Amino acid sequence: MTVRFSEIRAMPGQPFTEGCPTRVVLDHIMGKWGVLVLLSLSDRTHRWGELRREVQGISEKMLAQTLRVLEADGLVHREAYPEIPPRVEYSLTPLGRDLMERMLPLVEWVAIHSDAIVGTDD
Amino acid sequence: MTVRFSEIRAMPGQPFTEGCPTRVVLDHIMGKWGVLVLLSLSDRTHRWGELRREVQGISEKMLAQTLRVLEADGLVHREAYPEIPPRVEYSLTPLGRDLMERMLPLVEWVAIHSDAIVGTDD
DNA sequence: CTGTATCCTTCTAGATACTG
DNA sequence: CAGTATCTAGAAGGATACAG
Repeated sequence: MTVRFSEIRAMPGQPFTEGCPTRVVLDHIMGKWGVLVLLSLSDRTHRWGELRREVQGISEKMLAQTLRVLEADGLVHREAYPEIPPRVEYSLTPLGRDLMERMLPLVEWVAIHSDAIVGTDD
Repeated sequence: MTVRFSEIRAMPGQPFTEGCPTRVVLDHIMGKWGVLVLLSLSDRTHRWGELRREVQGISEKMLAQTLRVLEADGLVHREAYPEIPPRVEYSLTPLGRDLMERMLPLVEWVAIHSDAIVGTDD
C-alpha cells in the first residue's frame, strides 16, 4: 500500500476527526453529485446545459448548488460571457485538476468492479 | 493525467449513467460514513466498539448500516467469535484492500489541501 | 440560455430504549 | 459487548414556475 491511513491521521490538524475541515471537503467532493460533476469537467470545459444533460438525473437546483460549492472551494472556475443569449463555461482550476488526478484511478476501479459488487448483493 | 474520464465512460455498460451499478457503488464507498469506516479498516482489523470510537460522530445505527452494506458489497469481512461477552472483528477483504489502494492517495490529497480549500470559502 | 425562488415530499440520520 | 427497534426532526432533493 502506497500510503497508510495512520500516517495521514497523524498529520497536523488530525485529519478526519470530528469538526475537522477534511470532513467538509470530503462531503463536497465525495458527495453523489460532486463526484459526477467533477468527472464531467475532468474531461473538458462544459456549458451549463451540457452539464445538465451529461450528469444524468441531476436537477437544476442540485446542479446550481453543486457548482456554487465547488467554485467556492476553488476547484471549479466559472466564466460568464456577456452575450445574448448568455453563455457560461465551467472548467477545473489547477487545484481541481490536481484533485482529479487522484480521483480518476479510484473511479476507474469502480467502473471495472461495480458489476461484480452489485451482483454479489445489494 | 493517468486516465481520462471519456475512456472510462466508454467502457462496457456505460459507467456513471443513470441507473448504472457504478452509481450504487459510488454511493456506498464515497458516502460520508462509508469512506471513514473503510479508512479505519484500511489500517487494521477493528472490533465494533473500536470503530464506534475511531469514526468520531457516527451513531450505532449508521455504523451498523454502513458495515452491513460494505459487507454485502464484499469489501468488508465480518468475523464473529462465539464467546461471552461476544467479540466481532471487521477487516477488509482482498477486494476492499484493492479499493483502498486507489482511495488512499485521494484521501491523502484531501488531508493536505483541506485547510486551504475551506479557508478559501464555505 | 442560464439560472433563481418556492413549495412539498422523501429520505437521512440522530436519540433513545431495549435484547441476546 | 454487539448490536436491533422505533420514533422523529431536519436536511436533501424533485417539480414547477418564473426572471434576466
